[in-house]
Amino acid sequence: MERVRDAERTRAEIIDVATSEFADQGYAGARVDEIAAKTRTTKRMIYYYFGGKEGLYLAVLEQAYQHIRALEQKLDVEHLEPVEALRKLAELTFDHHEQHQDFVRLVAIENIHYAQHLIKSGAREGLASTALDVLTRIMARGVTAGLFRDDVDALDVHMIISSFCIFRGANRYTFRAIFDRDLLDPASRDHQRQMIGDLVVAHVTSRR
Amino acid sequence: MERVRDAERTRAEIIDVATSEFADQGYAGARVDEIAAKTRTTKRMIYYYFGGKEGLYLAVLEQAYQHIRALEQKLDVEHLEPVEALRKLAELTFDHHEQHQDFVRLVAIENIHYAQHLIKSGAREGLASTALDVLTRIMARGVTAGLFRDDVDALDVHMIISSFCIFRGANRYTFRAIFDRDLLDPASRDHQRQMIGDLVVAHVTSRR
DNA sequence: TAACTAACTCACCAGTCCGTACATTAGTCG
DNA sequence: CGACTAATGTACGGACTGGTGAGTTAGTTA
Repeated sequence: MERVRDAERTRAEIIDVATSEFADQGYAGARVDEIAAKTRTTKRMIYYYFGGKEGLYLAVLEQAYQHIRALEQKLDVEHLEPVEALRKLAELTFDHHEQHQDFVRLVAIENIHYAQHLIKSGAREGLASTALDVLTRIMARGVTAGLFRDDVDALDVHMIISSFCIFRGANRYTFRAIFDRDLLDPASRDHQRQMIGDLVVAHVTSRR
Repeated sequence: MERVRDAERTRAEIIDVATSEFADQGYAGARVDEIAAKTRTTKRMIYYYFGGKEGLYLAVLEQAYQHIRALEQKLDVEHLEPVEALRKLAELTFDHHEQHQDFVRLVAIENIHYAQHLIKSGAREGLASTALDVLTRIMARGVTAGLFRDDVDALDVHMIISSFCIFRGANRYTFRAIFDRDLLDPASRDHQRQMIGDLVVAHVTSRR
């Protein structure tokens, strides 16, 4: 049955369009009128459902973070040995960030705004543990097996992976402008994917 | 002699104020009126000297890039052995980015805008060679001395260093919101500085 | 089917913001 | 000094932009 009026669908469509617009133009650069024009509904509905521009942006941010949290939660690497598990985790982040440029850009935008919306929204709750749990367990197993150094902080390893995977998307354009190399070029994808794995494995297994 | 009218000083003051404002608020978020109010001159002067908001932003960007290029050019590591030279280079980038958060934020903002201004401006000319020359020479020496792998791309190494050093500043706020750790906390500074050095050295010296 | 509410449309406003026309003054040079 | 030009200040316009008031229609329920 073709519902003419469908609150859920309307809401979802607004958020989807807004995600592209905010990711594309930034918070201040995005236009409420433009977002409305790209939906099948009107600007008034944005104010009806989200209260205003900021409320809409918050909803966009929450959905984006909720998505990555869901992905992380279903990663299962307990059956792999530590080195392979660590590599797998790095590659999951690599693949996710590559496929979700909207997310990468929203994170960059949110940082420009000092993460003030993320702090307000409560979207960040539970993110820390979800992201770090798997990593912490892998590293504990690696240390116990005598494969990994015992003085490496899991959060440091997370930062190494994140910085590399975020950078490819977030700094793609200035990098290309300066070095004439597209960091997201499919031709160098496998090479880079291998590299981030090598990098973290080398880091946690290195001898001092 | 106290010149009441001083074109150079006025110009420079406008650029300095604009640098903070653009870095702080982003391109769309920054306000021409606000920039003018924070200088000792008026908005009219911005249009007199820079033509408009975009021209001013371009000037800001060019000055920021010019600054880092100057720094890179005077780095001298030829007298150090390869491993130490590489570490030194990583630490130079680390220190520069840490001390120039305006630059790091401008790069992030420029990427949000697909580097369209950087491409237009010609500020990027010469940047590639300046940044890569030193690194390429270090790596060649390392390979010749049998210390480094011979299949590592200098640009890949540059990317590893950049991503790490940029991330600390550019993603500081979301990282803190989620993990409750300030990446620029002076207490963890030396540890992280050591880490990026270890990371690249391990990468170029690792055995396959 | 009549009453009710959620979902939606339309027209409009008030404030913001980039940009400019025009007037004026400081410094320079013959 | 007097004419000229670079530098600067004032006041304002007009388009844009986030937000809203008031009314309308679809679907639901008693």
